[in-house]
Amino acid sequence: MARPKSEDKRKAILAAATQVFAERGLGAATVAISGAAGVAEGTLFTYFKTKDELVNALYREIKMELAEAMMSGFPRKKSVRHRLQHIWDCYVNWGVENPMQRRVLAQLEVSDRLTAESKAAGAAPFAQIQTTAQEAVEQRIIQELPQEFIAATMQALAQTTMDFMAAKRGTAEMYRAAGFEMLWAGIVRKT
Amino acid sequence: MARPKSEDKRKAILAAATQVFAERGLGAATVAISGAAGVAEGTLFTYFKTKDELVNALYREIKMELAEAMMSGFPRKKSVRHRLQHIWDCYVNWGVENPMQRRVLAQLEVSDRLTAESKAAGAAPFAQIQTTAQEAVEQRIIQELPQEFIAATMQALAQTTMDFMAAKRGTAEMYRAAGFEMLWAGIVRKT
Amino acid sequence: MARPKSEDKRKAILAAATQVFAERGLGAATVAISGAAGVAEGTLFTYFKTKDELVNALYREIKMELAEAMMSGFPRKKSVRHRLQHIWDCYVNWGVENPMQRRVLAQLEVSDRLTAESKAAGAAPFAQIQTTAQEAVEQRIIQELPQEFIAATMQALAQTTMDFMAAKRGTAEMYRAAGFEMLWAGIVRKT
Amino acid sequence: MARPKSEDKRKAILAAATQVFAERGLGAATVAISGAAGVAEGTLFTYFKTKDELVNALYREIKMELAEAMMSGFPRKKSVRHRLQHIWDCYVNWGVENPMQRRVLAQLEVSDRLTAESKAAGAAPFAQIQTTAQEAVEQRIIQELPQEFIAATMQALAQTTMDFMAAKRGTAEMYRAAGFEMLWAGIVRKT
DNA sequence: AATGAATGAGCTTTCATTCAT
DNA sequence: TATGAATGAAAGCTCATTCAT
Repeated sequence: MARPKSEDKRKAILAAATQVFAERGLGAATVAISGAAGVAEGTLFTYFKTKDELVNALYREIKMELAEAMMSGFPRKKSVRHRLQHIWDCYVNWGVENPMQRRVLAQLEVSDRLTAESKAAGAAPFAQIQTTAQEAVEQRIIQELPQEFIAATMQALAQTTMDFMAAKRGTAEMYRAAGFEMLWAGIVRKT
Repeated sequence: MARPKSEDKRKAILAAATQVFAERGLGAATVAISGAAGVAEGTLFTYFKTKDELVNALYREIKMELAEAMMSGFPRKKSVRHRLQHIWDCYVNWGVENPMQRRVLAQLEVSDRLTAESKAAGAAPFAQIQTTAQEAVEQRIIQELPQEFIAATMQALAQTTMDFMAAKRGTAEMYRAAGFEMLWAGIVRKT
Repeated sequence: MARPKSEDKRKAILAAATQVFAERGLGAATVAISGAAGVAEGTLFTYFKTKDELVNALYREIKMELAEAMMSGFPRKKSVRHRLQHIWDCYVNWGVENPMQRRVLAQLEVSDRLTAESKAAGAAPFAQIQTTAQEAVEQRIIQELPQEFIAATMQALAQTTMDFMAAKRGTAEMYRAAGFEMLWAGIVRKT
Repeated sequence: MARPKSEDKRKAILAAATQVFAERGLGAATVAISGAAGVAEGTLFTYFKTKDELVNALYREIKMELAEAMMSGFPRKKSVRHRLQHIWDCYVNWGVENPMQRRVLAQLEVSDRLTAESKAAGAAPFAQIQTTAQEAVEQRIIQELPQEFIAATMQALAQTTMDFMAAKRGTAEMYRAAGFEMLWAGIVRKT
């Protein structure tokens, strides 16, 4: 093989896309991305055949990173509340620490560029949350609501929490805790 | 003035924009909007100087409609819980009944096209919610959290609820109720 | 109507296309054509939605012109030989007088950009030649060969004749006559 | 030289070019050709410095093959008519048996990519036809027309004949004979 | 005010060619 | 020599906006 496709370059393009999309939206020009990545205009297209392919790859990439952040160090043996709190904290911290990724993810999720495959692939790694919720229901700890609804609820509250943590750095900790308390109160079975 | 600008045409353009943006995203061409509105390409620009202006006007328009839907018939005299439930039900019903507007709003909110003024103007009509929350805090009914945080939380939970109501028409009622219970449990003062 | 699409501009674009394609082949850039026509890049596309559409329109245009040149003053009442000679002379003169059109036509005919409709439309106006040939066969003047074959033969000989007339201006007349004699000798019934 | 350029590869590239150009026109990408030839993108350029060089080489190649096909077994001693018929049959058969080459040749001949040298080189091997014609003139068998004109005429008629032979396989023989009769009648001296 | 043709910057993508391996 | 990734100059086409009518 002449020069093998460089994993570094692929990463650089995805990183540049994250930055550029965060700044200018998904409508940003590919040339801005290749420029930010330090490669030629055409090179972007040797790594991603079309802009849509790049966009979908980026989505999966970010989702994977997020999943990793959420699942590492998962306290499998601890109580349901502990486990949920772990997920919550990791998620929320990731969002605050990766504001560009978070912004891009939000845009991707309401855009019409994601394929069904990408959406499925992006959702897959979050199975463990559902497992946790499932167990909690079985142990009659949380209310009998569809797991997906609980997961979606958590998502929504977490996003809101991140917004406030990012906006008010000084009291970030407070919001993280308050958000979780709201979630827990909302889903736990009342006596 | 020979012919005054027609309010009808303005409305038609905004309605067309809603539809077209819902179908194709904010990147849709202005000519698609003028076409759908039944006016000429150039006419769009006599009502809105630029596409950005149209976008911002649409945002305010949708927000106003939503506010109206939420505030009409507001039971000023009833209990905090009742008042909040009224807001919740109206909001959620509006979203389910106006899926295009909801979709466009979601895109607008993560786009980079909204001016600070638009955002402020869009938020203004929701003052009453904050008033309700404010009172509730003073009456020591709900927790001492920043009002905006509670409002944002409600927003987030309502969005999630709408998603599920729209997706599972048969059990829409259940989700509306469950969503509200979660919200209330989350914010009400314990003990 | 604001400004109606100008027939002049359409003509200018087709004329420019003829010139540019003659000089640089069908691969020439659309910007070269719009430039030569004195209109903006985008204007070309308001008159022809795609380059292929332009190419097909140009083909029909040239074929129409050619047909007109060949059919005007057709001596319907005269002998078969006279009528054929009229066709021959007109065709060959047109080719010599319109070298760019001729060159472009040659390229168009071997390109893969022409639609079946264009080919049919381009062939239609030449029906009279076939009628002439048909009659001649019925009168037992020319050999019993498929008319299309005779038409194609005439085409081929005429093209060759044009090449020589164009290359050797001084003896153009001689070639025109000699070419026709070859054609006539080739198709007339012997004995 | 470590590895000498392989004649096989050169041949493979030319064969692939013939096929690809026949299918997609001369505008086809070089990568399609290298792909079809089973070599790397860059390799094509070690055998042909530029695409134009490849195109010109292909032209000469096809012309050479054609000349070979026409000249092999040339009945030098037989009558002028016999010799001409030999040339005719060989030419026409070659065209029918090598449709891709014929199609590419037609495109090459109206393209603007051939250098003057290539055109000259392509014409050279056909000297024998001219010699035959020359002799025929001297023997007062055919008319006193410039040899090149006769050659060009034959070319043109042969092309037309090939078209019909290819299109109507069942009566190919008839067309081959009829075409030759037309040619002969056209050029032979009358009484 | 209304129209839609005109504009040209900007977009994504292709492609001949180069060059590191 | 062979490879195929890298390059960047086009290419065709779109589109927000302007402007003659």
